[in-house]
Amino acid sequence: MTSDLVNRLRKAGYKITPPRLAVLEVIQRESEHLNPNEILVQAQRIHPQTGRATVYRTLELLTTLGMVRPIYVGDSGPTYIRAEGGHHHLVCSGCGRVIDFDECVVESMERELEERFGFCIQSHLLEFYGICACCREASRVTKEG
Amino acid sequence: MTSDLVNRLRKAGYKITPPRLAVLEVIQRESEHLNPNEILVQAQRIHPQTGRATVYRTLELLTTLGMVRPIYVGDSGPTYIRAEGGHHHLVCSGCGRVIDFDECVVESMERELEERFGFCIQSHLLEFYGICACCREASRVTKEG
DNA sequence: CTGATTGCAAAAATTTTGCAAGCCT
DNA sequence: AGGCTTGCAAAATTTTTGCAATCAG
Repeated sequence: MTSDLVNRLRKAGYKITPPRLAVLEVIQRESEHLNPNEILVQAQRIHPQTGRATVYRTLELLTTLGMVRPIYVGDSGPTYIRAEGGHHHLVCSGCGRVIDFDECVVESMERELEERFGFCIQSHLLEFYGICACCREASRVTKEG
Repeated sequence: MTSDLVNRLRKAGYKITPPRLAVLEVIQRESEHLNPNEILVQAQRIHPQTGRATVYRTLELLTTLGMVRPIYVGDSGPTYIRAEGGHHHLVCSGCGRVIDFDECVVESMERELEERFGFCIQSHLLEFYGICACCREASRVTKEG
């Protein structure tokens, strides 16, 4: 729920403003990875006056607080995802397609890393890169067809 | 070895030019994650005439070929790493420090994902985000005096 | 009230592009 | 020789900044 993130913002001593709420809601409800411009456009549907600079400032704030984080997924430019829990992607280098999957064995590593490095781990990102079936098929056709 | 990447470039039908060699060498020898500007500067030490545009063009080419890939590690802006094998980072949300670690249990997941999604997996990135001991200490001091 | 936050527009930084010249193969 | 590749500088895009006005608490 968004209210969870809102509370974290509030507890950290930041004011809850319409543009911040809008950005939070957009990031919360979109499973897709949105870039700053897309976030701006969607945030403006919620709070029309939202300015581009505010989106950047909010994203930076949320990133600092560890609530979202930027990643690349094939295409160009940064994209933001929620930082909670884990994100598991299968990214095709050929077409840029991104498949999400759930199973993840890395939780088992967290405890050990925390002890070894004195970290308090909050989330993780696991991405595999390769070529999807379609692209492999396409390149075969191209080269051998 | 760099020659490995050079061969892949050549096999893919691209010409082996001084700027491309320079960029490859920089990426190959630096364990750090370099941004385009840093890559330019270092490449120019090897081949002084190297232009900025060529660095961008080369990075795009290498990314398309799956030889490098851009990632974010806390600070702002993209950074490039070799796409081979795995990359394992422990990233502090507080200070941005990045610790590399070797152990990784995800290889065991690759086979299953390949079968399930028809992917041919070439590399992976596993990152844990959290707060390092120093930053936890610092915030405790700050808040509790 | 008061200071954090905003939106705007300008400034800065980053990335892309057009094109003639140059270099791999 | 032929065409991919380059470097340059300009153009486009993305991100940051300054500042007066506004708003949350």
